[in-house]
Amino acid sequence: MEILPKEFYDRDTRTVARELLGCILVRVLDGGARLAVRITETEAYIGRMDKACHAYQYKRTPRTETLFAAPGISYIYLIYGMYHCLNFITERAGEPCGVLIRGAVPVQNRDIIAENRFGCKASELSAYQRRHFLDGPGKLCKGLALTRKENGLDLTKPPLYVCRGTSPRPEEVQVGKRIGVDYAQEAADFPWRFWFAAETPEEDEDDLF
DNA sequence: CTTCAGATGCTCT
DNA sequence: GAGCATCTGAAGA
Repeated sequence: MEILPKEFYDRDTRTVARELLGCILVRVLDGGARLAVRITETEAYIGRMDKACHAYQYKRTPRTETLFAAPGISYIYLIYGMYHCLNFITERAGEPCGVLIRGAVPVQNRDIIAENRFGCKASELSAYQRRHFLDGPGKLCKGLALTRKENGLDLTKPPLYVCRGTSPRPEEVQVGKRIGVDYAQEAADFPWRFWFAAETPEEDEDDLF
């Protein structure tokens, strides 16, 4: 399946965020196992004008340095002392922009993802756990074993890459305010969150990624 | 279903 | 020292 090229990310961040819906995020573990999820929820962050962005007005600190990197790089940071958030860098190098990956559903190696996330096999999950498998940025990183060690990776090759997937139909896509940025004044109301409803499959899909 | 408190450590002032 | 792009379990309705 086609890996999204660098050029995919070198566009308006909101466009990238919307088009990432349905795409397949692949995480290759050190042991070689390939975990794959379908992206269902994203948010855009645009530093030059967005008070919710870590690099608002091009603010450069050790943490935000990755946001200034080339499009198609991972940006992963620690939040609330115990969770991680995964972003993809967008727009040309020097523009501190990215897309936060807020949610996904597992499509491959569900047992390993379930082990990372809940400490048990996928078949042992409750209906509630299955419904909330990876529906949050911290949950996604936990399930895919992503930490700051994976910050700054090239998203066009292993161990972390993204493939074109089946996009939701336009009428399935929901748009709204971003989550958890109430402090950001006018930017708190920017409709830069995109998502669609996707059922968690009962079984792994075919090994195409 | 809902609200709510607590966890926990890094980042920047 | 304050705040944070979050999550969980417990308790209530």
